Amino acid sequence: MSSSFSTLPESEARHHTYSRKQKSLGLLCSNFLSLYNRDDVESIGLDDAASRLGVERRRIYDIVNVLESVGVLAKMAKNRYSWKGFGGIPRALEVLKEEAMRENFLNTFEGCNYAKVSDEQEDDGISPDPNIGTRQDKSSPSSVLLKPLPSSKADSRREKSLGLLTQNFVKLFLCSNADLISLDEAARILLGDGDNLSTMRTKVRRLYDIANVLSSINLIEKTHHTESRKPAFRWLRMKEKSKNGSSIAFNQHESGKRAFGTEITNTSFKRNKVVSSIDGKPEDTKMKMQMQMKHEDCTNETDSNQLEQHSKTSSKGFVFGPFTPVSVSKVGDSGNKRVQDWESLATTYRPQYQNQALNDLFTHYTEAWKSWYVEIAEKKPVQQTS
DNA sequence: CGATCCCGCCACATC
DNA sequence: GATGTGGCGGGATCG
Repeated sequence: MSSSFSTLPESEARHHTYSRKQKSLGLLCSNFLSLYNRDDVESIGLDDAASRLGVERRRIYDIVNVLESVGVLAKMAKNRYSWKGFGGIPRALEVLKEEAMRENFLNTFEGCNYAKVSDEQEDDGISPDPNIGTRQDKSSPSSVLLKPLPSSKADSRREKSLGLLTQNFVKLFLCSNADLISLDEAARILLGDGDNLSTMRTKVRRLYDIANVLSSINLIEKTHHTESRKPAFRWLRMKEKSKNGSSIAFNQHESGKRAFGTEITNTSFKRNKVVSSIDGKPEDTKMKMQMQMKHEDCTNETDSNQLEQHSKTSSKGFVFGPFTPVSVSKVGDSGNKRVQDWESLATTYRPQYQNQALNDLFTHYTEAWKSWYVEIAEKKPVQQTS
């Protein structure tokens, strides 16, 4: 079915030097988010997501699993997830923390005997007590000490699942005082003290995956230990002071904007070769991205948090959008604070990527951000529902 | 060279 | 026994 292909042996001329960055889980997750973070989305089909994002199904599972662990999604049925939205996060975190407390999460580790924690899932909080079908009753007197109690080979799977690991990783932040944790530490803690180097490596690999998507959700951020030491991750959110029954509000991720540099579809380059869109489609649909942040975005959430809206228009805080602006560590001084002022930052700071692609991307970013900002600025001067 | 982490084989779960 | 899920780790890339 070829036509104007002639010979295509040329495989190096066009070699768009494969870039891993374009295929990262984090980016993919961002795209996933900008694709489904809408008020009218209630059901997400894995196949649909995979094809629309232009990736293999396998990758969707990765994203979906960790997103589900933090309450953004919920599995409905095979091949189908429901969109809970970011509003679901606070709740999920609460449950997670509570759960951690109950099972003496940290102590189990810091104590003396390192051990793993096995548990159920949070979900809406209604877990059938009757009993699990498993014959082995895994209810230790106080908590789980020592190994994860096999339970059954079936559970063994869940034991190492990305989802569970995600939750434990999060619990680590929720409980510990130190809000800077390196993946090695996390792996060491969530794993046994003594463990095969191999096991460690695998665990860390997984943590990288998790960290990437959590980053794109803006739950955590990558930094370095004070004074550019070892890389570590910081929890981007006040510790939930379980004072009353309410949850802390969310201060981010609102608008249902898309605004990502390129098209939604992840550029598909094979690891080694070049796959020039064999697709029969023109695929110049990239311009279709209407960064219409559209009307309300506070209407949909309908969550029980109220302080959420103000941050919307002011956008003073930090975070916005599902995208993580690559890496813009220092802004002016050594202040390792959060990114404080994206607006000015966008117009002032110029990353200077030596990579043309990234440069373009950044430009897009800036423009997208600007137009978006302007748009809402005049669209809703002060309107805050109230 | 060590840190990062994408890719996709293939085992296990479900339909 | 086909299809959905998703561990797992080799090895390519990044910094």
